[in-house]
Amino acid sequence: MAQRRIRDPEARERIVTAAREEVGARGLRGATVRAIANRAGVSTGFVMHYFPDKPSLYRSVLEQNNRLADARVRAASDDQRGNAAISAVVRALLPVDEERRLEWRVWSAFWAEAGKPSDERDAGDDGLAAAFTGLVERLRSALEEAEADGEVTEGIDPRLEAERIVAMAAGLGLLAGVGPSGRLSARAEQMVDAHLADLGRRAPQPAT
Amino acid sequence: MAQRRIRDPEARERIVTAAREEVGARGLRGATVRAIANRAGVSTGFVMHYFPDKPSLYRSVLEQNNRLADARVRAASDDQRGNAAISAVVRALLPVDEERRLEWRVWSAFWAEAGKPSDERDAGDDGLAAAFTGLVERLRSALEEAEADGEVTEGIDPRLEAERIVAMAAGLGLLAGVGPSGRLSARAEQMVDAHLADLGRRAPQPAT
DNA sequence: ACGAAGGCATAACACTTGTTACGGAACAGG
DNA sequence: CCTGTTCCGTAACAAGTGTTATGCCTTCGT
Repeated sequence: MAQRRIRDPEARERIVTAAREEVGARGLRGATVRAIANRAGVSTGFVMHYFPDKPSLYRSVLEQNNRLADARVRAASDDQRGNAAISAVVRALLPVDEERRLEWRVWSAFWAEAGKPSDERDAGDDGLAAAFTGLVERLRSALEEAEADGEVTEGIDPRLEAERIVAMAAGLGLLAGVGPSGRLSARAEQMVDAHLADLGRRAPQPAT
Repeated sequence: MAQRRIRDPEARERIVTAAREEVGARGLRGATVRAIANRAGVSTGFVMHYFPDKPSLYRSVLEQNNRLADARVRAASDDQRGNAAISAVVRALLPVDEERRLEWRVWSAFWAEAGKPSDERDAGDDGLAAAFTGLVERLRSALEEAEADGEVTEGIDPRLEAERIVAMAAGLGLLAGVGPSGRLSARAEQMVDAHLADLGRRAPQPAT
């Protein structure tokens, strides 16, 4: 048997959570097995019984990160369409609370090591790409709905605008936390408002 | 004497460059002293003769990163004003070539470890904050010029729009490199064009 | 030409890393 | 109560880390 059957999946998830918090707090470099085990309140042996090795644990961390973000985005936007869906998606990503800042910190930590020389590619790279292209796709379809509903001008490039919105959110995720703590977080919503307003203003609307 | 006087400042800079490339390629975790020395073509002892310890080397890496980016931004925008200056600044930051992608990767690597528990704050945190607030200030003053010149509407919040532009650039820096390599890079310029066009479209300009 | 000194590579150091091996505790069935 | 199995904490391991120390080799001054 390649891997021992897991007895307590809940404990496994607690370990992944502790590891994710540690990665967010101290980066991949500080997220040592002992630190993770300590944060989870277990022993290092316990951790190694649930994960064959450390890269595998990291993979689970990235998966949990993607899963949590996706769940929040889905919950906020699943029953919306068009501009309302776009707004809901973006707001679900903004680094306005600790959980969302953590998610961006984790993504950034993995991104900082992604794109290594191709002979030592980590599986983390693909996880990142999946998360972001998923977001782009969701926004692109919402933009097409908005276009069909006449909420934005017909001339836009949905994919381009979707990527632009994701970039905006990612940038806010990056910048929140530098400088006086959380100063930018408060303005994040205003920036998104401005961005979405611009989207509506794109059309050379006849001046009523 | 706290520190030996430096004999060859040029060699010192070569070490910092090698360290910066290593951080960008493999992250802070992979940027070991031996790997850095190897990339620079020197011995580990050589490195330790020029830097008292590793955090000090990291500080120099971040400083070089900030300095290179700032120099490029300055060269591109110093003799411009208003919208032209804004466009020049943003274009100087876009991850459209290897050097600029490297800069964003380095910033992200440090950012992933910044904001640690306050009792173990690295000096890297302040370096990041300085770089980004510097960019925001530059863009803010350019926006005020643009406002005075009537290039944008008077109703805008210069600081907010400046931070929004920096966030956009940072997001592009983050997203470039995930997925099929460089796919997003090609679209970065289009996104910036769209963003800047929106800024100009903000005013209810009298239709000539 | 000779001595002194400084700059640098080599190799060792103590420590931390991920991982593994071992032994005992907890619990089940008889 | 005993026995066998499962599960996990402890301690050990080899490899890799940042850092330090030793000694050679160049280089300069006289």
